[in-house]
Amino acid sequence: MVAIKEAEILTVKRLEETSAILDRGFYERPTIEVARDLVGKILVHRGTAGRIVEAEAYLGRLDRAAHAWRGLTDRTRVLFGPPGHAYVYLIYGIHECLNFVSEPAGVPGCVLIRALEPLAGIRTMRRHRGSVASLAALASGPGRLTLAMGITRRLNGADVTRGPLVVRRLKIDQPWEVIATPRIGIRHEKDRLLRFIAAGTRFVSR
DNA sequence: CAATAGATCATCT
DNA sequence: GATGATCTATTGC
Repeated sequence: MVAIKEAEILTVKRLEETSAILDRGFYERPTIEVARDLVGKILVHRGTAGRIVEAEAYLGRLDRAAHAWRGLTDRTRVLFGPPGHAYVYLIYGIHECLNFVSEPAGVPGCVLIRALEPLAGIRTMRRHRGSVASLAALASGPGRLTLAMGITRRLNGADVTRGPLVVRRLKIDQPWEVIATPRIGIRHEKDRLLRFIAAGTRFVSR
């Protein structure tokens, strides 16, 4: 675990020297594997960065909780496209949620990013949140992390194997202990263990 | 602490 | 016209 003082001085530039962008092959796999393996990876966008500590798998046609369950519509089009792209949508009229498209083109899986441990650009994140949020609360929630990092629907469909929004793997990649739990805030398929969280961090959502 | 109300709009019925 | 992969503030114990 990175100490808070150390995290404050960590810059995106330094992160980029010590990590590599995940390639399309990472995303072109079964959604459950992609979700589990995203835990511990680093999300980077315009001067801000955070470690993914919570992610949920949405299994398309096989999953009633997934947007793509009903099939191809205007909204779900990017889910049916190639992997390694962002799917960003508005929920409850207020919050933007970030997902990454998984599975080969034509198979509509995706992974919802639910919480981050802020690593760099923390001042910028606080400014975006405009509040007195603690570090633990700064990006712990799907709506919180998109607001903190300036991620909006403009990025819907963007290729995340090349900037401005990318996911990176540290060259010295520590193994993360990952726990599977039921997903949060859904009506259908409540019991499936499709939420993956990093063990022992205080940065997961409530 | 826990429970709940209210905000607010794209998408789908 | 209803709903939702949420968050915050507020109320009440």
